[in-house]
Amino acid sequence: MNNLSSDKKVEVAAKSGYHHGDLRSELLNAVRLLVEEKGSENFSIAEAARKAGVSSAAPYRHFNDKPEILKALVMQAMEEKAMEMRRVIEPHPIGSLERINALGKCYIDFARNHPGMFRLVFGKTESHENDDDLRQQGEKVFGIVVEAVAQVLGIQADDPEALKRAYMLWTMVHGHSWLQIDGKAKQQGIEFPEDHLLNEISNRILGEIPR
Amino acid sequence: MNNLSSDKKVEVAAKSGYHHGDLRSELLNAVRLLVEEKGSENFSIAEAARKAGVSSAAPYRHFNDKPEILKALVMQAMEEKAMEMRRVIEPHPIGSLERINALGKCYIDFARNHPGMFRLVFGKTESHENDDDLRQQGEKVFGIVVEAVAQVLGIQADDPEALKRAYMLWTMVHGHSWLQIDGKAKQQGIEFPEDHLLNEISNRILGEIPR
DNA sequence: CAACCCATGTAAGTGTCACTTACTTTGAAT
DNA sequence: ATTCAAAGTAAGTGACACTTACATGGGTTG
Repeated sequence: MNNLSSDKKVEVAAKSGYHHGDLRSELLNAVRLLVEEKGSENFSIAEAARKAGVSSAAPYRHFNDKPEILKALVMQAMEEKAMEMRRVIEPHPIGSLERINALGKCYIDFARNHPGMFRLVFGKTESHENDDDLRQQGEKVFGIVVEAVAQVLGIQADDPEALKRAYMLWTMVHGHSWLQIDGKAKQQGIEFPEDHLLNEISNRILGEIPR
Repeated sequence: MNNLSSDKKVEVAAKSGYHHGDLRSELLNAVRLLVEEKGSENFSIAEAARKAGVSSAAPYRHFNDKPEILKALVMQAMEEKAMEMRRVIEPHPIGSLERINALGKCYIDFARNHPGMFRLVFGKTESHENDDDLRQQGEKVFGIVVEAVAQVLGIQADDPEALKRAYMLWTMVHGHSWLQIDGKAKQQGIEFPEDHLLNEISNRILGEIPR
């Protein structure tokens, strides 16, 4: 929303050497790289500062502490994610399973391609659980799934059944994502074609089942 | 099973004050508590040593580094888990969905009741991915599930279909467990009765689906 | 029974980190 | 031109992982 400012310390307020000019957003870029490289638990603010060419105390002019930096990053990433999700369902007809599959693929691809950020966004982070901004941002993202599910089932998005089915789908893609990036599936010799798996799952969860 | 030795440094090999007598296992107990209390990423060896009443260098006589302590703990926990799983399916008839549900409940209960250990055992830990002892221990546990699934489907346990269905179930209970302990589900206002959810899932994954 | 030795303990040290405090610089408003 | 607050720095605190050199003492051996 605010600052997707590009690479490095370009444009606005070019620094004099002392005052940086755009440290906040450059720090976020640096942290993003480090989170990807070392994981959100193991990156250090000190190293991000070094990367940005400032002292290790400088970041504290822009963020109170580690969790606050991470929150800013998560907010950014979720915004981007919501946009991507809207984009990937758009080509498929409303109410089709393809939409569901596209959303699942989008989730899993995020995990595979950016495991560090995925862990940060969809895992636990100290002090992020009760944050209202993050809750709201999460609702925006999950709401896209619930709506697509409701359209498949031909019910209203606020029908609890839609929420339940969406949650069942979520558990599967979420579980699959973690088992993949944590290496548990591969460790157990489990490797199935992913699109097939996704398709079978959405069929079983959203289809009628003989009782 | 082995040493639920109570508080402090009791019984066997009572120390002279200098040599502890059974530091290795007391350290493991201390670490287990700390992992539960602060999470496997945030516990410190130093604090475990303090808890055991020894210097901060002492643990390094028994373990090379942090991951090695954690590995010992995981091996213990998985052994216990495999035993518990065999125990919970035992009352239910072979080939019944109750067996599957019991296994699912067992997994989720572990996550809920011991989130710290669950994260450690079923999450990612530095240098645990390619460890052969851990892989083998994991196979033992997952094998119980695959066997139960095969019995429901009336096929051989080495049939790839059994592995696939078992994996689908795994993704769901795994995903559900993480979403619960990370607070993501509650954050989104999602709270369904768990046994109902489990039952619906096992029905859908192991039942025939009209194509 | 004495001597020894090695597993197991300690103290002290290194380098890193998160975060704080007191001071400095500088662009912008007055 | 002066001033002032935002944004930077240096130096410090306390914690930690892990290392090194040294200490202790129980079990084995002569």
